[in-house]
Amino acid sequence: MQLKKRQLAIVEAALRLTASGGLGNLTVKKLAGELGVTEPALYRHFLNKSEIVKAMIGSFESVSDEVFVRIESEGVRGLSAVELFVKNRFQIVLKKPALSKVMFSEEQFIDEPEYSSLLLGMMHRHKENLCRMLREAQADGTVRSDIRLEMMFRLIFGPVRLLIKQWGMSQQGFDLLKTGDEMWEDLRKILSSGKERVGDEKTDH
Amino acid sequence: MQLKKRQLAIVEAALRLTASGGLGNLTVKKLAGELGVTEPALYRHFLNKSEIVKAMIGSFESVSDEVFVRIESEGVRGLSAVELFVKNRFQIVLKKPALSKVMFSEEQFIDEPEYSSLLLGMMHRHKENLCRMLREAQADGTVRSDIRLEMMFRLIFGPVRLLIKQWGMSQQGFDLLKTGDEMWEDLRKILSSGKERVGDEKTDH
Amino acid sequence: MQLKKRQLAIVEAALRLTASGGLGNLTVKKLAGELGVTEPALYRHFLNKSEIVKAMIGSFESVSDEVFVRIESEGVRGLSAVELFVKNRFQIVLKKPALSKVMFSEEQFIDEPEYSSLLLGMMHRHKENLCRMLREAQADGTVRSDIRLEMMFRLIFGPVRLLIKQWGMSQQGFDLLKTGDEMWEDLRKILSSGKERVGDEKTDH
Amino acid sequence: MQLKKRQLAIVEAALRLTASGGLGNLTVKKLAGELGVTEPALYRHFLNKSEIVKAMIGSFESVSDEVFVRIESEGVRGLSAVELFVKNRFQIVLKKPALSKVMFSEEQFIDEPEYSSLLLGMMHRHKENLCRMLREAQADGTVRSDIRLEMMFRLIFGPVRLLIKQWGMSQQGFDLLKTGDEMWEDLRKILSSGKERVGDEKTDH
DNA sequence: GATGAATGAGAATTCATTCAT
DNA sequence: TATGAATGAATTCTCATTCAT
Repeated sequence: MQLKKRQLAIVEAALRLTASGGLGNLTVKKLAGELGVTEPALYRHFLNKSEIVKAMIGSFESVSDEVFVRIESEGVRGLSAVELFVKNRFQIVLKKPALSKVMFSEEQFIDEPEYSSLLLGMMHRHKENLCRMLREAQADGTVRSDIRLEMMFRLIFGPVRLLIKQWGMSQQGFDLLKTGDEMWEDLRKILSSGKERVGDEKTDH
Repeated sequence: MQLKKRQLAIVEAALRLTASGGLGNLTVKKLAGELGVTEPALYRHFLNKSEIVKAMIGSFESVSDEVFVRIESEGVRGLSAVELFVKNRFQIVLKKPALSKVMFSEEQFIDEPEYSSLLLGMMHRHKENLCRMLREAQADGTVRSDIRLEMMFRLIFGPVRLLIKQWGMSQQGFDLLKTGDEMWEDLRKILSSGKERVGDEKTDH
Repeated sequence: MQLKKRQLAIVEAALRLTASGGLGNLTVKKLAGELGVTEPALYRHFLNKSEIVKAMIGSFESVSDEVFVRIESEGVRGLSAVELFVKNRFQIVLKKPALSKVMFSEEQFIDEPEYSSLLLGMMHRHKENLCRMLREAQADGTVRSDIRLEMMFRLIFGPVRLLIKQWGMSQQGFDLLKTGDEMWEDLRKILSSGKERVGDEKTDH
Repeated sequence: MQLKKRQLAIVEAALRLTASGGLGNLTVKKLAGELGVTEPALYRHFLNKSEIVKAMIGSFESVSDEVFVRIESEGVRGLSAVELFVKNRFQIVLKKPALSKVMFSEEQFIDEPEYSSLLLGMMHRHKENLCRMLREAQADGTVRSDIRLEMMFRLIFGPVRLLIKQWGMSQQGFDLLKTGDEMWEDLRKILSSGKERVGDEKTDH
């Protein structure tokens, strides 16, 4: 169900509030204030606060999915697809900091069963997508084969998440895109198959 | 400031509540109920709720520090020290799940400036310790030198955190210790210096 | 003031809502929902909610009056008229359960002065009509004369109301028409003048 | 569970509010105002508003039961027991008008499933008690045997209820005790067994 | 070391109603 | 004849905290 114009404005305001102060800062009153209306007005557009939060999560999902669509349509495969996905993470965070701050703190939602299933589903889909790409990369020999796919997913996504969190906690204190690129280079080093890597090292000397 | 007996009991109850339902589940009323006393009773032992939360954080810090003390006293160094630290993380999580669930969700605290500085300091100390160990490991040649220390910290700690989070979100659905050991093996593979690794690969064939 | 078609539909929806959940279930929002329109639409047809409630009461009155018109036009008198009235009560309840459930719970309205006078007037007219019939019945000897009219009204109408209430509270758990007929037989027994009754008893032996 | 002193005061205030304006007049705010405290204070004594309402119902039940205890302990039986019960109804109403006004309007509660079962249970117990007494009265010949017990219950209790309701709706406009006594005399007339009644009628002529 | 009673602030939500279109 | 957007007032309830005992 597509969000209407007014609903979109509400979700955006909700994201702003949540980004600056966590879910605890997202109250109907503040949300109404942010939009310059009274509280009951919101209930014309959403059944209740939960629906607003769910819409926030949904909005993150659709932004996230864009990159998969692009990867699909452009026919990118293997390690290049992983690279696209990883770098896209950082771009999303930069383009929609509110959205990102909210979504990379699943813990806030995880205790509310109403939200957690939504989130778990989304995370699972991401993992499936990434694992598929990694399988291709192992098959074509660009990625080492001595690490299981699921673990490899953690080796990639764990650092990505940590970097984003550090960026958020440092009050955007460094260039996320640049450090993200560096991280990708290092990820490629540690994940690439042996032959490639030996070659890489040679040029280092 | 050492916690007295009664304070300890309160902090433990607080950890239990926070573990099952997030910080939002930690209310003075529930805390009192958990302990079988009335709310005002708690104010005999802590100035206010904030102090209780801070004591929670502090209790995590002291548990965390134990491993550093051990590493120091036993004279462990380099990659072995990192290994001890990483595996200790998983052991802590298993031994004190409440504590862990709470502490590996910094986001919950990060929006309250009162808590976030405490946490940031703690995280910074951990990073410093780890980086020191990694520097030693690079120096003695057990760990590759083509990755900067800070990034290497992320490459190690990111996956560790993600694994712990997955374990929590999966309702303890897998053997954390076993998967943790596997993760460490893979971490060693990707971090070890070239020569070693080439050797590893030979044995694989 | 005759209700127009749209007004009638609104009153009927209002009756349905009130029947299933009491006056507390009658909100403008639900009423609009029941009719598939938005709330402001209702204000095209009624000045405010009060007018809708009053129309509900009025609609009960007109249904109630039908039996008096019939009694009048058919020239029925005395105990037979009372019988017609009483049995008509049960028929109304069956035919328009919503209407009945609402109207036999005057308490719901009685605390709102705006409605209570309407209701009191209606109840008073019913009592007057019934007392007139009973007077005729006492005059022609079919009904005992040792009980004052007003009290006799209570002795008849009290049980009738209680039966209807029991039927409603039992979720329509019994055959109201049949039990109503039985009640009328018993009412006739206790109200009939002595001679008749002695005769009745003889046949019992 | 016996009510504590403070709880009793709250229930009494709640009864006052409900008596003057129906359940709709019973809001936590008004209740707090009536007691001269703030709203949250009430939640120290009752879990929620529902519990207060239930306590109201319970308080009516205990007052109601007193008469049964008395009847039992004094060994009253048959029609005399019924008389005691009926007249006690009127006395209760006079002594605790708030309580009565509330309780003789079950409709207000009947739509809330939470309350209705409580009420239905109570009404059922009253009916059982009355029917037992009436059975004794039929057995000893003081009450006519040509009417089934359940119907006889309605013939007695229906008028009693209606009288109480009329008294309430008339703003206590008549002497309930006196009219109640008259009603009982008439009830006795219509319910007494034939022989008695023939005698009564003789004196009428 | 604890309780009973209370509070001010604020939470989410529902209500009947209005107004411009 | 209706809608979309909004509102003021009210609702029940929870929060951390205080204070006298």
